[in-house]
Amino acid sequence: MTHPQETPRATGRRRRDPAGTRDRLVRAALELFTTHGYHTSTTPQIARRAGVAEGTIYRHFDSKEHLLNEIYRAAVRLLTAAVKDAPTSLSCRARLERIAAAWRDLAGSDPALIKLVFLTRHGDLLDPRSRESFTQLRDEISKVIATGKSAGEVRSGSAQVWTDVWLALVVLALERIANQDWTVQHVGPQQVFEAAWDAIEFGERGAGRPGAGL
Amino acid sequence: MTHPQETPRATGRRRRDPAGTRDRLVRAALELFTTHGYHTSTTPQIARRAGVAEGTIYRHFDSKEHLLNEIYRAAVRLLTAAVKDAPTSLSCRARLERIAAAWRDLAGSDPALIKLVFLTRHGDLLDPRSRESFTQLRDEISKVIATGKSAGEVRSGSAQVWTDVWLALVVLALERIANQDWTVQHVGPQQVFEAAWDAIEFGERGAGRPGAGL
Amino acid sequence: MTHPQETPRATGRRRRDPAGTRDRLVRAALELFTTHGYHTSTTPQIARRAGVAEGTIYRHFDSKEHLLNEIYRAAVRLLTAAVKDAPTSLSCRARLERIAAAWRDLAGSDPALIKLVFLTRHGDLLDPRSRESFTQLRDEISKVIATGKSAGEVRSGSAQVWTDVWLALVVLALERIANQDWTVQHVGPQQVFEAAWDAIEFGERGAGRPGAGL
Amino acid sequence: MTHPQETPRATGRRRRDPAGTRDRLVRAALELFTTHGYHTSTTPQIARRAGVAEGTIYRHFDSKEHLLNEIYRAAVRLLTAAVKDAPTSLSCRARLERIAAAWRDLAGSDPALIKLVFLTRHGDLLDPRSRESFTQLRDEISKVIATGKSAGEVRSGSAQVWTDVWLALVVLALERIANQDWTVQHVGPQQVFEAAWDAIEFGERGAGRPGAGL
DNA sequence: TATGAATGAGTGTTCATTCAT
DNA sequence: AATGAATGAACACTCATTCAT
Repeated sequence: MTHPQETPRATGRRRRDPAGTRDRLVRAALELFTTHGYHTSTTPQIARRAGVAEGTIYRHFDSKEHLLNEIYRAAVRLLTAAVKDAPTSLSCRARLERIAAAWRDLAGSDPALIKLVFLTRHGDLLDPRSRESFTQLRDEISKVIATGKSAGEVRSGSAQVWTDVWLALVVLALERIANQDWTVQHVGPQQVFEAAWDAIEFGERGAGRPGAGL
Repeated sequence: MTHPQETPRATGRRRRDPAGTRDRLVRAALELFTTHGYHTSTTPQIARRAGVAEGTIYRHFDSKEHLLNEIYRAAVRLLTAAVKDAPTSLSCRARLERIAAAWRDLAGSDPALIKLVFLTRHGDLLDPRSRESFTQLRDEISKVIATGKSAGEVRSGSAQVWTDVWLALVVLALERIANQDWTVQHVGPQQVFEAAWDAIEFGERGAGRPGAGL
Repeated sequence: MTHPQETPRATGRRRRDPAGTRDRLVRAALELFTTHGYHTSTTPQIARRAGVAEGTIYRHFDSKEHLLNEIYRAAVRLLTAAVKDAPTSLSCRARLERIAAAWRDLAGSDPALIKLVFLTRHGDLLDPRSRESFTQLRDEISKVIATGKSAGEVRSGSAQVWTDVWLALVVLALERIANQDWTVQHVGPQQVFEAAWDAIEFGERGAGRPGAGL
Repeated sequence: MTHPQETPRATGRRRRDPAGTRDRLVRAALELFTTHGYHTSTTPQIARRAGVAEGTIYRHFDSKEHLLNEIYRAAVRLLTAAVKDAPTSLSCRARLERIAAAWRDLAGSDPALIKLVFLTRHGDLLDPRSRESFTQLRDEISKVIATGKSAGEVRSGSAQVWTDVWLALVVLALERIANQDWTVQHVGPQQVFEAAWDAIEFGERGAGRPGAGL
């Protein structure tokens, strides 16, 4: 969850907490924010769950909002890594499948992370850097889909839109896994991932078909 | 937005405010909750926007949470009405198109309403009645989709799942309209609605196709 | 202490506190700030002394700092009024005596007020308006002294400087009265006020006298 | 600024900081206290400015308050030394001139020191020893003035009072120098020092003159 | 001697809610 | 029905101080 180059305590000096106070805070906040929401999670709660004093939060983060942004970016970073890991040699569809599968596994192993990025509305809480990091994540998917469009695999229309369409359905499945309604091995994710592809796939049923008007 | 049987002033007698104090509060809360969120909208703000004193809120609602639940249910009621208005004589697909179109128009004319129901996470704020009202809304769609499944129009698999899949994409379009990214006449909603149908439609590409594994 | 045109509750509507909650807060703050200092006087203390709840402070003042500035300006206003009340027909010396006497009486009847303006260092706590109000007070004295200088009553040199010199000694006496070391009728104030005049009076001993060098 | 008998490291052995950690802390605190005030200067700030860790403060001082008292007494000691340096053989007036001149130079070379003793209100922060040390300083001046009174140079009335009167004006000039409004060579200090003497000098205009009543 | 992470009591401030008018 | 001053518990955050290293 945390990247080494971001933790200031890489000095090896620690007083009595080999597990890392900062990491404990990050975990506590992540879990509370994603289960009870940002505003209902209080700093006393976060501290208690992390097993530290309230003031300790502010030794590691400037503010509660800063804490949110830090964990948000760390989460986005992890999700983005999964996108970049999908080999560019594969077809668009295969790459999306890889990405979905990686995220699915993440939703199983670290549900809070998925919730934080995809299922929580953060309003004005995210700073520009955090917004930018999410935009980059979306852009990575967009690039995959854009190549799919050039290859005739994906429908005509804005690649951005098909990105959001694909994401909306993948996230639907991830949410169910994160909520433990579905397991990773369940058919559900599989079916929904396929539906996600079908929603953006080029075919005789694609956009512009006659008779599709409302 | 408000149903007569819910307002305590059903007496028909109005003292000095023909617009209805309660309605003004409902409007104010609806707009604030959907733009700034529940927790960041304060009762002073709501009262000021409604043009009444702070205490007046509690003459019409037991609490801020109760106010949220009231407007939430009123919103769900409106959306549900649109579902029921789609004639059962039509095909599944046609009925879904009607529903989507009705909601699309609503998103154009009353964006806050759409946001409240579909785009705001309410956490533990909604009471059982409110949750139930949303469940009913979803069930209405489910029924439509279940008939589509019997008719071979919709893929095999849980009708509930295809309901959520269809909803996820329709909501995606509604959000863009509510945010004024798209107008009601835009191609966007059209394309996405079609994708929503393709995502649940039965076809040779449907679930269970070989080679779809991850 | 408070001017009618500044209190927003001139409506005559009051719930249960005919004495005026705002005035009680002003009094409490004035006394605490001048006895224990601004930083050591806490909002719980102020509220308790005023006999109200802590939150009530913020119904009347934007912040603790705002509260300080309000009472500061009110105090300066009172002191300035005393300056303006001294008839311009009198000699410089007589006017200064009138002013000193008025302030002396004020120090006896409302010591906190004198302390707030003359004896407390407010650092960066005062806003521009408050600083300006004090500057005006000093300028009023300066004008009196400037006329004295034109009339040959006061030494040559900056009228501003003689203002501060005169003020420094008058304040010395006021402080002793405010601290109840001296009463209003005591010789002390009298002697010091005379010394204050002698310090700025033009005479054969005035500035530039030979042998005065260090 | 620091006296050897007060520093705990009187061993003569210095580990790695020839400048003296304690002295650095004293300097940092002196400057911060006199520019931003005691309460607004935090221990992190003091430590940072001294270039040491926060905990190091407590290796040299029991508490922040103790630190204040230490530097306060050191400052008073320096000012007192200047008083004692004025030869008793001189006239009262000449001795006061010497003292004022010595302080004036100090205000130019070490303004913070002057501010700490004469311009900062310390409320209940000073311990009995510190108060005593200031009392001694004042008593030294009082003694000078008392001899002046016996010699008929100074007005009748309490020597204590004339001490405070003289001090008030001298401090007025010192403040301007410390704030760099005036330089040491400026006429201002000169004029004000003379006024200070005139305020306490015996003369035909002295206390008890007829017509001086308010 | 020096460090700096950790502490926790305390701060100023907010806000949903009450109630005398 | 409507008001708005008053409430007080809760909030995010600060900071002088401690102590294992």
